Amino acid sequence: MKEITTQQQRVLDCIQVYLNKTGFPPTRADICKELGFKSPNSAETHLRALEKKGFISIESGTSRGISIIGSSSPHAEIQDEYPVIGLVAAGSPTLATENIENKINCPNNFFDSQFDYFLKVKGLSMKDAGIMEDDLVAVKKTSEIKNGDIVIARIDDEVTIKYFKRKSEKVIELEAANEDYKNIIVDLETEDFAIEGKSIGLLRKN
Amino acid sequence: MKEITTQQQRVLDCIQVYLNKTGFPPTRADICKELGFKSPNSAETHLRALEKKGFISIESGTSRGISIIGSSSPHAEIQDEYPVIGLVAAGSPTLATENIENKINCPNNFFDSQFDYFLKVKGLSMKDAGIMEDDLVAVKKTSEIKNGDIVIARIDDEVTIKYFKRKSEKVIELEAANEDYKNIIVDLETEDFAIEGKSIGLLRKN
DNA sequence: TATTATACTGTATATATATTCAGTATTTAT
DNA sequence: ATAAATACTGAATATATATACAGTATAATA
Repeated sequence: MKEITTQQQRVLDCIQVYLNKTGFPPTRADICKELGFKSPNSAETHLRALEKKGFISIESGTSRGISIIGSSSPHAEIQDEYPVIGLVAAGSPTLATENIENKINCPNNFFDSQFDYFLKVKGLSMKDAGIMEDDLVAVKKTSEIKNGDIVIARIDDEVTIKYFKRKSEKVIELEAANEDYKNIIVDLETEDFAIEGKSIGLLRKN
Repeated sequence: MKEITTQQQRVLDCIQVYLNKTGFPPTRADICKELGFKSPNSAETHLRALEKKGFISIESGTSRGISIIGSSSPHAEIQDEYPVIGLVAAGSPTLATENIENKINCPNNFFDSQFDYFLKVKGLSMKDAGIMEDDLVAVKKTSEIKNGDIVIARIDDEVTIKYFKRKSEKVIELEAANEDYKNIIVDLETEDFAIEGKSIGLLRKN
């Protein structure tokens, strides 16, 4: 990709803006109108320069046959809305109300794995794992869990985020990443336990 | 949005496929060719029906003036490519080579503030701030820094990420968030010091 | 010094394209 | 039972559009 001149950049931006606004590329005349050129050939020569430099491709003999190379329009990643769900109380695990605080747009291949929602973390029980208060943990709903995974687990009505450690067939330990917090031992025979999902990524806004 | 017939759905799909493939909408003739119609009026009537039902909009008198309503193309959040820049060595600060490890697509309003690149963190000097090895810190190039901001600072050729603390007119302390790391005192009169930017967010993939 | 790239205006034109009109036929509402 | 919507063919046409040609001028390159 060679260097671009300021005027060529203006033309390129104009195409992108036009595309965003209308959904289809501009004609030579449209570009002239937008940038104040008085001859369609002004647009034409800039387009040819942009094509030569590899910024756009022009389909010959085709009206509006301009496409921006490397643009997000074709081959675009699919962008999805992911809900942000709040973990209500701090420290010791509490109920995860399924009330959606808000939504975040993000490409669906953003993390290395697909996920289902963001969990807004309360408390510092996973501090040593780099998960701080108000961090958004990308949660994938799954029951495929390995030892050492960071899981979102539910015991009765309380939801918590912890390291997963299988102690035996019927006993699971939920390990905090903070000395100040106690680990939780879960007896699968006597307690109502479920894995809500596991952490596959993290997002922090500040 | 009214119900759509199978043929109308085929036309709608055809438009979307054509858009994905070429970057611009099809003509009536293109649709005919794709779906086997022998008259451009076949495409025309289907387009009018789709317009009436609200699936597309047609710009009158405009070649290829078709846009799919509710599609991700217009009104979509602008998605940009952000480079990932590696902080080379661990622990004590080292040179931030401007070699781009890869690029990440993400909406440009993803974090609360605009930013310029992702910095891939090496070492654990900001561990207590929840910044772990290989985390991607969203960096905004700016010199507007307040005490307590997490900054990317350069001293001579070494780049580091630390808390910013102004000690006096000519002295700045760069504070690590890890007991095992020493703070750095910078004398602005004798040292070559610059703020590369500040952290406005964080992304972790695992 | 000549050449190439950039940056325009202005005119002209072949053709790409939307769009109307005239039909035919089937299915779905009223 | 009549109208309206669907689903087409086929032809005609005004115009939207790409694109070539003829100039002018400046800056960068060889």
